[in-house]
Amino acid sequence: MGSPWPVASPDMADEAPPQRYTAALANEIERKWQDRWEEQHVFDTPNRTGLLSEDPRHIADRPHLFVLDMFPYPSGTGLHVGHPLGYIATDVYARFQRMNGYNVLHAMGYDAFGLPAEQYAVQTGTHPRTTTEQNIATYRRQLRALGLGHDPRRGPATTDVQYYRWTQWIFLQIYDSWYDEDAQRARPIATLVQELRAGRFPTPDDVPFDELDPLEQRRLVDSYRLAYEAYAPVNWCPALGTVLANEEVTGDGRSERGNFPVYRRPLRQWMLRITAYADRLLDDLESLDWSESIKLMQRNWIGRSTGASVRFPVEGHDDLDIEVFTTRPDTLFGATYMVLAPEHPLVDVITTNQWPDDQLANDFASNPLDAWKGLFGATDPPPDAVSRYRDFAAAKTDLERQTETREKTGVFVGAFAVNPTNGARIPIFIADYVLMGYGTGAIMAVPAHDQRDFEFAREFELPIVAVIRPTDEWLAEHEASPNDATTWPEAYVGDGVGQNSANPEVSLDGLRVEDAKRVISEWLERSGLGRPAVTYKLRDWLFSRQRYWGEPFPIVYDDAGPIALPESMLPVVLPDLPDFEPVTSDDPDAQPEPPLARAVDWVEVELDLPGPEWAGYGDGPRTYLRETNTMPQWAGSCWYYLRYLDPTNEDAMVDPEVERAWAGGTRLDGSPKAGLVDLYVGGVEHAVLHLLYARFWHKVLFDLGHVSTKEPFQRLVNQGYILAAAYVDDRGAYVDAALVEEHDGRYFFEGKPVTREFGKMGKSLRNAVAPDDLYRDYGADTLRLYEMFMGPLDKERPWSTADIVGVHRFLQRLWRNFVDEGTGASRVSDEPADEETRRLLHRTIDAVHADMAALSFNTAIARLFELNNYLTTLVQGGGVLPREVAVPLTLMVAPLAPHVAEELWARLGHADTITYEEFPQPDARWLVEERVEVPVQINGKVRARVEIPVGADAAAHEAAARAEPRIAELLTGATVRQLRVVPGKIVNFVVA
RNA sequence: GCGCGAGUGGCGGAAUUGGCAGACGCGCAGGAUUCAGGUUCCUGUGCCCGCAAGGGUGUGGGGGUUCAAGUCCCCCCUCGCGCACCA
Repeated sequence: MGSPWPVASPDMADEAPPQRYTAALANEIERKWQDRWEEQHVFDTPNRTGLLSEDPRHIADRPHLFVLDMFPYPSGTGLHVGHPLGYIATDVYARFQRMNGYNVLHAMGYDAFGLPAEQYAVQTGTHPRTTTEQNIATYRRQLRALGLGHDPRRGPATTDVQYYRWTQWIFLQIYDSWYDEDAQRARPIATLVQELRAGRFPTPDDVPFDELDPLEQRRLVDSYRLAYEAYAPVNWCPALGTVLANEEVTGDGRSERGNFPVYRRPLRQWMLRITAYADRLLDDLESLDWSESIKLMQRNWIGRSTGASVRFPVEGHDDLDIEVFTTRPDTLFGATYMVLAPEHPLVDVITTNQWPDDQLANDFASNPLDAWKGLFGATDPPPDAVSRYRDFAAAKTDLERQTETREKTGVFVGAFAVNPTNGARIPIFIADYVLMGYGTGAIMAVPAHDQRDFEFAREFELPIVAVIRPTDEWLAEHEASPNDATTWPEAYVGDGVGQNSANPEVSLDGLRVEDAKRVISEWLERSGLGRPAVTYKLRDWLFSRQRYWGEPFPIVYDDAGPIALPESMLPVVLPDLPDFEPVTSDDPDAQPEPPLARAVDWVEVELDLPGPEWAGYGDGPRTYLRETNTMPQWAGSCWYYLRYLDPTNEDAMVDPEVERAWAGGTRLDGSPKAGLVDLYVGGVEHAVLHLLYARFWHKVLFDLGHVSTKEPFQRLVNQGYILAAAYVDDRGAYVDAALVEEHDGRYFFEGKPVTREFGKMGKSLRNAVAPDDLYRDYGADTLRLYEMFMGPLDKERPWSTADIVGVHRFLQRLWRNFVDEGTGASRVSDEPADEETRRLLHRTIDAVHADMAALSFNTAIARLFELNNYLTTLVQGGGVLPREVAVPLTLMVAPLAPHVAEELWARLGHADTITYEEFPQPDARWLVEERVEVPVQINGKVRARVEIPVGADAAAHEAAARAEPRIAELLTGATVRQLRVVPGKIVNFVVA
């Protein structure tokens, strides 16, 4: 290619002055300091007591601060620049607080069990242990190159046998506990046996516990455990070959991981009784410094509703009631029919063989039976109609139920219940808008005051009785009569006063909703018809997976059921299985087949189990079968932060004394902490998964006395995602974003136009940017600074490689202010700084300190830019940098760009690391200004500015403003109707 | 549908309790250095009118409160997230 000009060298470093801060110099500095930090154990954090209490720096007595990242899942593709955003932020904060005198715990482990690691292993045909180890090594290398100040001794992988041994131990703690509703906490299972012996809880047929046979005793005790086996409908994902927790299934009924269809199938699975903790998980959110939106997501997921449970007698079944849950007991008089979920067990009992033609004519003015029979009962008697409707409802997938217009369907079952308030006969229906999984799976329908019931009632010609008088505005707007709900266009769900709601014993007429709820609830309880009740959306946590790459359960089986292994038999090591692949299928009716079942020699095991005397085993060596399911990915991540505290302890998950030391301290407002971790940073995607599960485990451990804190994470910050441009070609396929070129605002890939969109950085969008490329082109300090400068930590932000030069230039100028680019000589001098410089310096210190404490790193960096730009003009042209500025500037840069700060610190003559130096404090003398510039407005528009001594009074402000020529001119001939002076802030003349 | 959050220059973003909108960075324009490109440094840069002085206008749209509104109130629009027949 013949160029008219000499071709420039691609590597400008060749031509740069020898001591310029280029990528090459940055890399050299960074490698040097990373090695030194490691050799000198700079980030080894001492515990006050126990195993890691060696403390050469004498920092163990300082106040403790625990700064935590959501640890990474080491994927096969390595890091992209979106991953370390949070890690950099916590590192800056941790370094900042070390300089403020805290003993800071900051470490990084790896969440390495679970589906993605196994999927990756399947794809590459390599054993997951091998790929996991490789991936962790890659992550460690990439994170080390970022200069993160982690304690290298405290970063376990969840796949380490010495780690998952304690995951299994915690499972045993959960298994060996029951929830004492009276004490509102979990207690060891041995105390349950005492309570059973004392007769506190019912036993089968009221036989005293000690007279039950051992097997019955065992089953009774097992039914109370916090970890239990249940045969229940679960989320079965044949394409993944495993069942999934509710939290792992998306709203449209697919797997969060892989987006495969999920089916509800009854299967025998391990469950954890998280529902026992629903109230505490909800209430204790108050004590946490989390964003309202995350708290809200957890509240919604737990879904507590308070109301009443009411029993409705069924006609013709003297011994049978249908129990419903309602949040609106005040509308009970308006219940004109009932609905059961199609799967409700009572449906088979109450469905009649014939349609009740003759009876109906007496009770209902026009015979509505044809409408009630609907589509499904039109030609069939009730049992067939019910059966057909059930098939229809079961065939709907979650997706169909969601996308379909919510037309109400259902069928009358031929039977009647009685409204207990007024004795009215009310027909019983089944309909799929009532869900078996919520409440009691049955509702009382009040069509006048519930929109769903209203729609159903219209569809099936059911009576609509108004028992709340709507507001006059509502009635006027809908041109409706207060008393005749048949004229209403929709249900009235707002507040109002009761009407048509009285019987000889109780009247709600004239009462407002809140009062009516109270009065009717009292009546229900007095009459033995109901009681206050609370229900939750939260379900127990499905805890087993039919996959290989997870923690084995410390459970074996005999003929009668599961038996927990004693602690002394831990760890149960995951056997090395050459054929680890899951059995996957497209068939919804396929059965789960755990891969571990193939490890025949491992599954069948002879043990001499000690067992408690009441449990019916413990009679010498016997053959047992091991549990072949594994734990879900979330198990290891539920407690890793606890292991960081005491990672080498072989006698305990964590030494309680060590946990107490790190738990001490206060919240930002000075009140005591509820949570162990002071600052937790991670993505919002774990709002109802990891963050709920970990809180649950922590509370169990708290109840059992293993930790002193009732919550794991005191303060939570969700970092925003880094977005990046992705490009789609005309076939809709993503093209490599790195190869796209822009011309005149349009984008081209290999000469063909492509369209731009923004999305999360990742392999599938082909827009990932690798940190290694940026280390090479700019250095790690530049990357750190750029990611912190892009915007507020909790906001998503678009990646722009082009913008990086800005922060790189900052570091270059910083370096040049300290070091002569040509000779390498120092430009720092002992000359004192002038007043202006001092004022700027101390203002900067003041602002940077506050910004860093508030995690506002972007504005802290902007302040440092300003100071540095000012110094650049001071130093250039042969000037010098006063040491009294150079020292605090270096200290302020240290948390953000630690490598270059260490280098400058050393060049300032210090032998030791900058890590534990004190962060600069502003000198109040230099913060107070003598004069301040105040804007002068006329009718709210700024017309001039005047300089005024600080502390001047309003009169002085007015005088100064009037003396300003331009203001004087504008005020000439005008009438000042009003004058506002906010001293030091503003002067505003209001003129006619 | 319900709930939550957000809309500020060409771009990323600043702006205690209402008190100078646009800090800082990118980009762009001009200049210095250079044979030249790049680099580095300086100056300017919301928009409109104007040679300038200056004036007008401006924080998604509309209205309101106030001496003063990005900030408070009401209505609406757009985008993002969460939930979705939860009785």
